[in-house]
Amino acid sequence: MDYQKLADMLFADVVKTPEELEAEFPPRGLPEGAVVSRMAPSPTGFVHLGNLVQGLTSERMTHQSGGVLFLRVEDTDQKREVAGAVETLIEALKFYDIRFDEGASVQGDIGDYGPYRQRQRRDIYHVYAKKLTAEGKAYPCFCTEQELSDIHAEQEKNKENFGYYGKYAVWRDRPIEDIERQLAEGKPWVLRFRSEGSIENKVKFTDLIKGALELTENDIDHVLLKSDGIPTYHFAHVVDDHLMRTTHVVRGDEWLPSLPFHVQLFAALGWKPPKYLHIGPLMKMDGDSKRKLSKRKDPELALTFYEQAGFPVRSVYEYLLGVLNSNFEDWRRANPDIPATEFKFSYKKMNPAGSLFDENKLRDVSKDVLARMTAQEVYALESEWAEKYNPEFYKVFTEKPEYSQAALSIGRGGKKPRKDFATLAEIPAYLSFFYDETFVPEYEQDGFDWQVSREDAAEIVCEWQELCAKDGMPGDGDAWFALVKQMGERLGYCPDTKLYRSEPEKWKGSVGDVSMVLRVATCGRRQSPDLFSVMDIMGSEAVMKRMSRAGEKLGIRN
RNA sequence: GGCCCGUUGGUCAAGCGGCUAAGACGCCGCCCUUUCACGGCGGAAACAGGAGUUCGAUUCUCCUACGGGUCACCA
Repeated sequence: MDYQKLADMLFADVVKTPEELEAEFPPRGLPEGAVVSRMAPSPTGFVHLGNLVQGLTSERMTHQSGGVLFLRVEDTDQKREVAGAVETLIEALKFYDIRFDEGASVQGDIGDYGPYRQRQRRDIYHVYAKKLTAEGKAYPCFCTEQELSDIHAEQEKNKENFGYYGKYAVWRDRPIEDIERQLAEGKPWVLRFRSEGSIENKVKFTDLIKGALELTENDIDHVLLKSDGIPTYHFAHVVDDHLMRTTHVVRGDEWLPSLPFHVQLFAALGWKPPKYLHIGPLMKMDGDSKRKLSKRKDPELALTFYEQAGFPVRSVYEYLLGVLNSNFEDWRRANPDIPATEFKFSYKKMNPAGSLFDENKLRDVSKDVLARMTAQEVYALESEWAEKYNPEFYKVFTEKPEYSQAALSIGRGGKKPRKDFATLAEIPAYLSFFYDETFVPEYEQDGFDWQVSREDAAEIVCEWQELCAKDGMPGDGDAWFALVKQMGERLGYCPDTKLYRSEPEKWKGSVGDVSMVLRVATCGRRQSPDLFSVMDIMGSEAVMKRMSRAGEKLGIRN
């Protein structure tokens, strides 16, 4: 067989040579140890947690080592492509703070190793397809879909391994005349790899996460180029990651079975394969068993799910970082205030098994993240979120920014900040009493428990109104609380909780009861952050209005 | 079915031949406290099973079970 002739026949339009491409995309000349990696998603319009896990790992490894992170769009499957998906993808990744040094972007490609969209790299793949063909390492196959499924059926019947190999590889050694005839008739063809492997042999391989691996050699003549001339993932991966000088490939471990083929392809092209990190899948609990998160069934796999649920980017980021490197949690506790990027990420800490996605943990991490932010930061995030998902709240929340920020600042800062909410979606309810528009007093519901009798509650409200009307409300917390105690004592409430507990029969109640009545009257509910701060921020006029409203409900007429 | 990966408390996980087998989330109890949230202290809770190797196995080997993945002109 004259392979060179076959190559010229199949790839008449190829003009470049492998040598020229090598020169065009030379080694990057980065310092020793610098990692070059990439995210290589396919534009299906669905960005998920798996993408992010992989992206985060690549991002940390590259940027921590002074290397390069690039984005390559794997758009080789025209059938599955969704319009605008590339933009969606890029936006989502940007939203999650994955910054690329080069690659595809909304404005077009950036960088010297492009194009970064595989469909545009067709000519490059063909150079190597031609080379492989000329060397007898690849050949055209004219099997129809029907023929292939017949082969599969027969293999199933005979309990043989599936695939195009051995006697089933019917075009592997056809005379060139047969090929010419098919070509002349305009029959569609694919280019297949001529595998010299055998399932009798094992290949040893070291994965950076999984460790030492012993895999069975590949004996299948896999498709390199599809009938439309576009490469399959396998071929594109090998060519691109070589030419783009990728040093580390991070991907899901569903790729492990095709690793022997990839290694084989690198060898066939005379290239050194990159290092691989195969990440275990993210799982979820389904009844009693774990299973991989599925795009179809699990909305929580989509990144948009977390955005909508109001989890800040940093929460998802830190949660994931903790899953990938469990020592991150300890580090974070020791360093509560420095950016997560200062943490020293190591692939060595990554678990070879899959992880169960733990929403409880995410919430916990998120509470911490939110508690460490300044009121201004939370305000900004909340505005952004509410504008999109809770327009009504957005309106009142942003009407008086300083007011809302003051409300958010209660109990913030210091060693033990409050942790009142895990998501931005919980803030409207948490702050509802700060705005008349969203204030819904629980005491207006039947059977509400004021903790004291309604008469006593009325008395407290009344008294407080009079006091404040006369002297105004105290301007600092201690004075305020002293006043509450003093007033309570006059009404028969013990100013000291401990004392009250030791001899409860001597008092009507304790200062806690007095505060509770004022709290309910002001906030409409029994839980609130520090009451003085709330009143102080709301202002005495607003507080007096709340007192009147509660008073009315309690049967006071003024 | 073939091939491959995995298996430490409910969950996430340290561990890498000798430990009373960390820590975190969740749960329970106590303390702090004008409510709640926070915080502090304490508790219940694990090496899938069986053979080896070894003076000694959570750690190494094999088998079994279970879970997961993969066997496309999808990635």
